[in-house]
Amino acid sequence: MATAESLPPPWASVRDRFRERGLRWTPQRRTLIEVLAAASGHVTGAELVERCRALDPTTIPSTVYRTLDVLEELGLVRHGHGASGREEYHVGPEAEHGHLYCASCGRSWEVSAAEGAAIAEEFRVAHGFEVDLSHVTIVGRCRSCVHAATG
Amino acid sequence: MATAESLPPPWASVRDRFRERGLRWTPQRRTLIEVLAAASGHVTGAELVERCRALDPTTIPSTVYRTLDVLEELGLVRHGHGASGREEYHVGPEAEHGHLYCASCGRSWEVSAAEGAAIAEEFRVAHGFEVDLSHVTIVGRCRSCVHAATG
DNA sequence: TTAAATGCAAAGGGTTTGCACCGGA
DNA sequence: TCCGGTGCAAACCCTTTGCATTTAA
Repeated sequence: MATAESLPPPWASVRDRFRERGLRWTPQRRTLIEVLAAASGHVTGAELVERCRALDPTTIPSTVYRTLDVLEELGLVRHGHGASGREEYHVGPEAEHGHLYCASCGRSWEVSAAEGAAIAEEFRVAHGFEVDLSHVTIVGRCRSCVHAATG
Repeated sequence: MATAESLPPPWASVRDRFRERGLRWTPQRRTLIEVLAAASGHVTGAELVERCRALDPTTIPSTVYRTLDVLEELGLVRHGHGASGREEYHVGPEAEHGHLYCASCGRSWEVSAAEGAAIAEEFRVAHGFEVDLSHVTIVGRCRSCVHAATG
């Protein structure tokens, strides 16, 4: 099991960020941070609960959700809507990005800030609309699923 | 109250499409169709239930959801994820379109198929990804909310 | 010591299901 | 008549909340 020190940034410093604010570093929070550090992209709250339970079967959902709230205040995770229509958390801070979600295989990919910028620009010009890329999920079918369907 | 005949297409013919399939035309379904015919863009299931109840206070949620399932099989509505993260139905068939959702005021706008095509093309080229525009919701802030914030 | 967190249980909102009864075709 | 639909109630899933108890600092 990873020690706090072995976690990748920004997670390695989370413990200190908690303590700076007078928040406490508990085993339950440690577990969630480990899960988040290992998570890529985005996960639903329920998935996080499950993964925490894999590490610590005594995990209680409300504790996980409460810690997620705290982490969001600290700017370490953000939540938005996912392709499934369920609340989804994505880990951060990291480059702002959107998501590409394949409705066929369920996998997803990131849309980089650079790539998103081109799209955002179109909406800014056409509608005066400021896109929040981190809340954007583009649904469709990925290359391999398209191939599989046509091949 | 609108008669089936006075409904705008494609709703005017729904009754017949039901009967062709051996499905039944009931007062409850009539109510939902009226609501859908008056709805623009997209609505959540719960909203549809509410609106049906406005027309007919005896409306039962399960009946509404079951009829929505049938309508989806007929291709008359589709459901996807909304900005709120809740299931959302949009009425159809109509020009395929996506949505622009203002996180600040909650209003939303359509992204036309033409406009969406430009974006879809970018993803096709960059990722071989086929965008399903009707499932796309772009979150951000609309012109007036941006103005309000800066002014 | 003491305020922050936890565990637990219960509520909550939206959606789905099982089943007996009803009613369109 | 007969099968599709309805009403109702209960179940469901995920998430939130209240509160007494525990625990990090």
